[in-house]
Amino acid sequence: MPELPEVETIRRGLSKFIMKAKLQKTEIICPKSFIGTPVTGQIVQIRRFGKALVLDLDNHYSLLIHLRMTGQLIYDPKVKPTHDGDIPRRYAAGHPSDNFVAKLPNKQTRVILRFDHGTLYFNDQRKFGFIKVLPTSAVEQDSFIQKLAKEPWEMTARELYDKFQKHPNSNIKATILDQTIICGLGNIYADESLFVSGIHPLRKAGSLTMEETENLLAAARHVMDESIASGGSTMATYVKADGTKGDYLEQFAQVFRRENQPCPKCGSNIVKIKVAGRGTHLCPHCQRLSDD
DNA sequence: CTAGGATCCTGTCAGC
DNA sequence: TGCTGACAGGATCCTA
Repeated sequence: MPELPEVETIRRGLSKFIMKAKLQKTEIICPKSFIGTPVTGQIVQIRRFGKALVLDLDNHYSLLIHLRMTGQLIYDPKVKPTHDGDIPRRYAAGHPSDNFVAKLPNKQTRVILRFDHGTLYFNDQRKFGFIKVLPTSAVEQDSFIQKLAKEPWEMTARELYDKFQKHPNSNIKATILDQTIICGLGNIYADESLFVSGIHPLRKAGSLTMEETENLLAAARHVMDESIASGGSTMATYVKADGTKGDYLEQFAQVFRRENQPCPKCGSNIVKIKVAGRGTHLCPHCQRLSDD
């Protein structure tokens, strides 16, 4: 479930907690969730590629982490702060659930990473996510990383337009969810970007004008900038690095999970349909399929 | 090659 | 109360 803004929020927060920490032991509870051979070493860098997180160790190996739909990372420091202050007891991020405050490990814990000063739990209800060990030099050659397109801020409208022309009959929502076309959008930000730019999710990608493409790209940058600035989305969902909750969905989302509520632009009822196999929210008045 | 649907898993919730 | 099907901030595999 984490999309780019959530993973970026996780990256920033986790950096504060485990930068320079020494990974000493890996406990694999669910073999499917851990690919490769466990390693030990000190964390020297935390990077993000689209929705994937990479922990670089000082031994020239890296942990590539993808949370997919329901992954969570929860860090428990060994030494709890004795006085209040800003430091939380526990840092939790990813798919929202009671695991953030529950006793760990629990039924959904798939991997436990033991550090010198704390423990990082990888929980994942649906087991779609994974942690993969690979040489740091091979990270960018990884099949998933290597195929990723540019992020919205690095891409020009012309580049995006040209990509749309290569998938002329695909609907625009499926197209912008494709990480090899534009990187970082997931179901929330796809719906929000299409709403902000006034484009119906079922429009054919090849039918968008250059101006519409410019608007869509600007909208994608805008909604994700806004979300990163507010610490990611929530809805009992994402918890920021410092333990406080992000509030994108409550404060900024205009259509996502707002079916049967009035459109903020025109007051029409927001509807929910299915596009590209995903629940899709739109305003049928502001996002037209045709000109009538 | 593209486009769309099935699939990987577990859990929850609406509707009988 | 049980059962059943739909659905879920993702990505890949299979089919036509």
